Amino acid sequence: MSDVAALAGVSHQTVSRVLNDHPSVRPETRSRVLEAIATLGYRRNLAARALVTRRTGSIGVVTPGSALFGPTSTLVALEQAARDSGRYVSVATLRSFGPDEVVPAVEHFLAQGVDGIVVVAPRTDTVAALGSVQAPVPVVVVSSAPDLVGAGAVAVDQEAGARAATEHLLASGRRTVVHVAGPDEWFDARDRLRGWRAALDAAGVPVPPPLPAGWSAADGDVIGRRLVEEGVPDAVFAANDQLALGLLHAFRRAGVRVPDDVAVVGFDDEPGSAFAAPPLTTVRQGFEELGAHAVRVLVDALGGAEPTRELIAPELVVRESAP
Amino acid sequence: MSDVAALAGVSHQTVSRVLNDHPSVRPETRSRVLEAIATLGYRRNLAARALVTRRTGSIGVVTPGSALFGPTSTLVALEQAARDSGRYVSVATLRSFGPDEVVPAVEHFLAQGVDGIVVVAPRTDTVAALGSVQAPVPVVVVSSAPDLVGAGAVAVDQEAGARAATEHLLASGRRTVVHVAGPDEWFDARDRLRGWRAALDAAGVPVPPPLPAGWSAADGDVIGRRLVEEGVPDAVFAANDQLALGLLHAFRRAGVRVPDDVAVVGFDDEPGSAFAAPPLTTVRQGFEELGAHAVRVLVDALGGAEPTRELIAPELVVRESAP
DNA sequence: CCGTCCCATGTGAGCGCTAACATCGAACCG
DNA sequence: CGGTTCGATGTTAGCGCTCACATGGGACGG
Repeated sequence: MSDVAALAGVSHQTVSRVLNDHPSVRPETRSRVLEAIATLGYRRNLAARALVTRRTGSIGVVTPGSALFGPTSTLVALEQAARDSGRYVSVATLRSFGPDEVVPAVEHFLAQGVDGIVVVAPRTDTVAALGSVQAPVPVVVVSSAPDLVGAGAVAVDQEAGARAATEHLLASGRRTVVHVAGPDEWFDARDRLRGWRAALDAAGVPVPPPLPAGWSAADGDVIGRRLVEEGVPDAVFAANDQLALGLLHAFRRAGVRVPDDVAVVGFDDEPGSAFAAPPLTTVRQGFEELGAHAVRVLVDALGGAEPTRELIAPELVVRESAP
Repeated sequence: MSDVAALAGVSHQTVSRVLNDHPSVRPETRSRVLEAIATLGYRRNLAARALVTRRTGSIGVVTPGSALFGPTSTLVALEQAARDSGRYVSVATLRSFGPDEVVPAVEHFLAQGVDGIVVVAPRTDTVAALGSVQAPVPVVVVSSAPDLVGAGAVAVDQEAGARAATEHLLASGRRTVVHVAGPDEWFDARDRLRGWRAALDAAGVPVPPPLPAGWSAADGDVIGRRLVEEGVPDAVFAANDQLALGLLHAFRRAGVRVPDDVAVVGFDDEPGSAFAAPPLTTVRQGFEELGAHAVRVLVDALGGAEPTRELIAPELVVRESAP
């Protein structure tokens, strides 16, 4: 920086002012400094800047380390929203979900001096781990955890989505709806299950036992085969599109017609779902909106606002698998 | 840090030594310092550390800002590989691919003092943009760009994958193979096209004109309808799984049987592809390996080694759509 | 015409850390 | 038993930047 100052014939402080868009620099001086910067290929040292300003202009994101559609979509959306607010993103992905991975990741971000932290915590244990960290910066959790203390929270309203899906199936004349549930440690899975149950209850329909599964199409296939053996129900609401794809596969194999014999609804609206056989009725989550909200809550908290909780409404997308 | 030193009754330098695992600290002193750190909840300031060491222990990743399967899988793999090497990752996603987005992103990372940069550059224009930045740290490009100067490069051998797919179709008795090509600005699309052509040439089979498309299932559907109208070929090799799903959809609609009337092969092996109708023969790319290689090349370059180029072999996964 | 204000710029200090060197005492060796 | 070595610790300086304050000169008002 002093090199730039010398070349431009000003003090280092004036260079700093140019870099930070301080108003009281003569235009002529400013352009002289900018020229010197370009000539020397100077790049400011953000570490030194962070040291004195105590702000890095970056936010830390902790997210599950799988290539699952939901988390990765959220990550991309978060990054874009953060950059729209002039911030960069540091990422830590998790192989496990407990404190042993979450805590060090958060600690690192705090040591790094991030302005705030977003934790994509789809599982209960991740949120539990979060309780043991004392963070001097705002923390926003992307998750519908019911018991977050002092942290902001943003989530898609999984329960509403599941309710809409179930109601749609009932409204189209199906007598009952079987639910293929995601892993119980995932909030999303629990909430979808709850929404499904609520819709059945509200309609006065008996609630069949939910069928527990993972998130994969292979799991859906296994459940589908079992259903074929034990008797295919009127309608199935799968906790995500992958499970639904597995179900469709098993039904197709067995000659069970969708939607004639059984209607199938998924959750996520993955890219390929519109072209499944048959095209899948599903629930679309607004990941972009989710990321934008999370960053906005974080930035507001940075500005002194109380961290809030926000719920985003998902959207039912009706296709042939459940018209 | 001085608070910790005072509480432990040592100098700040001893605290620093404990933090950096310096050998010559008495175990008793070390534990006293660690206790003081725990008591005070002290976290070291990495900005200050970076200022003097001139290393941040982080690497910058520039990657396309879409939720496409390939780039996001690569991103996750990169992050995990980086963390296995003790580094954290900063991310910048790109909405466009030209210099106007790439250059500022790289400049930011350099200002931030990253130890190295990985650019996931699936498109030609991104690599071109890279030429205009002078980086004082190692840069690794994840891309099969033919003309990278001074940068390391890591890629999956798209051409070999495409060749394997095409050869498989020919070996199963198909007379020719039509290619639904990805966008021409993408290296992957070009390389897959080249591999397809090479396989046909090698077999002495006439090369039908490739059918240009995007990457989406909707595009595949459109092309599929056109093929149905104009005459369905023996076999189709689609540039990715989404396109293949669209093709399957169009064929199914038209009563064209897969694989009896036409065999279909995709590329990527996305999670749902094994449960498509029919299950999709495709080419699996090793994204984890890709990420691990990229980080290894970067770390080697950090250690003074010449940046190298590495090519990863993909794997043909045979399923029912092209047995 | 002088005091006041404000705009443009400069000066000095210090953010929290590590590298380099200084110091001190104990162990070791001939 | 003195010199040497080395392990354990302390002292000092400075990384590159911004903040707070100082300075100086023109515009403006009475």
